[in-house]
Amino acid sequence: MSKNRITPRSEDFAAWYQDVIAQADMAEPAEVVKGCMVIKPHGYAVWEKIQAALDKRFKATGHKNAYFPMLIPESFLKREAEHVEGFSPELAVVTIAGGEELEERYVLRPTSETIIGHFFAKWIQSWRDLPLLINQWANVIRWEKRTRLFLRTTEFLWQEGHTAHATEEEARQEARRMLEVYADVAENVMGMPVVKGLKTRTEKFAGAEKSYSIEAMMQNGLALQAGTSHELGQNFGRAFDVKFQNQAGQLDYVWQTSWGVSTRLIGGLIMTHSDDKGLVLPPNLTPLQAVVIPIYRKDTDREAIVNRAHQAAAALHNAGVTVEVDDREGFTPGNKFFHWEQRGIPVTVELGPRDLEQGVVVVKRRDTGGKEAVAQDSAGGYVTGLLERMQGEMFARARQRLKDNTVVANSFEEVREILEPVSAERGGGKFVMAHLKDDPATDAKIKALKATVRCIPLTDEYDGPGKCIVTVETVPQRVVIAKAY
RNA sequence: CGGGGCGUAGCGCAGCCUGGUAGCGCGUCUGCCUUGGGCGCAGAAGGCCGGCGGUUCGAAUCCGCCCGCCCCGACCA
Repeated sequence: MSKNRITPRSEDFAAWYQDVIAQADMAEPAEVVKGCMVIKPHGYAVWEKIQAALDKRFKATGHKNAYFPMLIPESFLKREAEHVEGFSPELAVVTIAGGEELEERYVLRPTSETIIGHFFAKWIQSWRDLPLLINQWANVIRWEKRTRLFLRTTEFLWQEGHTAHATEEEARQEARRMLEVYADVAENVMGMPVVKGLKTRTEKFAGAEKSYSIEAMMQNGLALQAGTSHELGQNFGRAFDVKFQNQAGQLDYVWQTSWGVSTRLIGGLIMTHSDDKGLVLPPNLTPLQAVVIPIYRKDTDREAIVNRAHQAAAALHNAGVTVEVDDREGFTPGNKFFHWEQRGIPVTVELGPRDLEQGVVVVKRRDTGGKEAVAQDSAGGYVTGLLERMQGEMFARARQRLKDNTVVANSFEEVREILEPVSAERGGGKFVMAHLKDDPATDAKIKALKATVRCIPLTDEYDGPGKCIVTVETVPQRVVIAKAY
C-alpha cells in the first residue's frame, strides 16, 4: 500500500522516526557501506539551511573557514593521552595506499584537534597572532557500534570550530559564546528549545578541561545532545607545542577551544516538530516555505488557473516568501497535498475555480492543519505573518513539552522510578532534576539506570544547593538526568 | 560485539515449514475518463528470490559461511 506508510508515534516511536525520514525523502541507509547514509536532496537542503544559519553567526563572531586533511597521522592522536583513549575504539585506519603498506598509518579524522594543533604550532608565534579563530566544515568518521539515520552514523557532516587564545579567561568566554550561538540557532531558527549546561567530568570531551552542551528533548522525552563546546585548556597546546610569546616576552602555551554541531541536528529537528503525517519544518529552516497548488477541473480552466497560481506565487515571493508552484501535470491535487505534507513544507496555498471566482486563495498551515480563505490581494502579507506566527508557536509548543516533562526528584529511588520504564520506542522520557555530585562514581550509579547526567545547567532555575542523592554531600545545584540518544 | 527479526519487480509484501514453470498490492508505461485530500476502467512492461558454497535429477524453498538493514543490549556527536 502506498497509503499511510508512517507508523504512528504512539505505536512505535523509533519506527515512526524511520518512516518520516523515508516518506519525506530526506535520507536512506547507504546499504553497501556499513552505518553510513545517503543524504537525499530534501535532507541536504535542510542541512544547507542549518549551515547557512550557523556560518553567518560564526563569521559575525570573527571566525574564518578553513580546511584540513581528513587523513591524520596515527601518532598525532596518541600525543594527548586522554584524547587517544577516548577515540581509539572508534577509529578507522588507512594502512595501505598506492598499493603499499604505509610506514605510518593514517586515521580517518574522527575530529581534528590534533592535526589542527600541529598547524596552529606553525602559525602562532606571538600574542599578536592571537586569538586565532578557525572553523571547518567537514565530514568525520567514527566507527560506532550502532547507527541511526542522522542521529549516529559512521560518517557524518559537521562543523568544528578550533580557536587559540592568549588567556584562559578569553578561551572560556569563547567556548561560552559559541554555546550561545548554538542555542540561538537551535531555538530561534530550528524552534528546538535547549538546556545549556556543563558536562560532568565523566561525560566531557576526551582531552578537554570542560565541556558545555545544549541538550534538547525529543517528543518521546529522550534527551539529545545537540551541540558541544569545549575548553581545551593548554592540553593540546602542550601536546602539539603551540607556544607564543606574550607581551611580557615570556613563552606560554595557548589556551584552546573546540566546538561542533553535526547532521544530528536534523534528527533533533525531526523528533521535535514532526507528526504522524510526516515531517514538519519550521518556517525559518525550511528550504521551501510555501507551495501553490493549482486545482482545475477541465483543461479549459487549466491555463487560467495555472497563470493565476504563478501570479499568486510571485506576490508571495515579493513579500519575501520562498515559494514554488506545483504545476506538475498528471498528478491530482490530493496527490500533491500529500506530497508536500510528508515533506514538511509549512504552508500550502490552494487555488481552484471556486477561489478564482471569489478572489481568494485557501492557505493551509502544516503544523496545525488549519485552513483559511484569504483575499488574493492580501495573500503575501497574510502568509508572511502566518509563517512568523508558526515559527513562534512551534517553538512555544516544544518549550511547553520540555517544561511539562521536566520533573524534580529528591532521591535516587525517585529517579529510578521515573526513568526505569522509559524507552526510545515507548517514550515517556523525562528530564529529572536532582542534586548530584559531579563525580565518576555518581555518574556510574546513574548509568546503571541506563540514564546519564545530561548536564549541569548554566542557569539554575531550581532551589540552589542541596544534598546529593547518592553521596549526601551538599552540592551547588540540581543537574539534568535523562535517558538519551 | 552478544540476543532477536529481516533481505523475493522501483516501493510494500506473500510463497519457504512440506524442493518441481516466481506471485499480489502500490508505483511505472499506453489509451480512455478525471482533477477541492493518495480517482476509475482496460491493456503492457518490469526478477542474478542479498552473495558465495554445499545437498539434490532439480533450490527462492533444505544446510553452511559471508554481507547488509532494523529492533533490543554493551560503547558513543
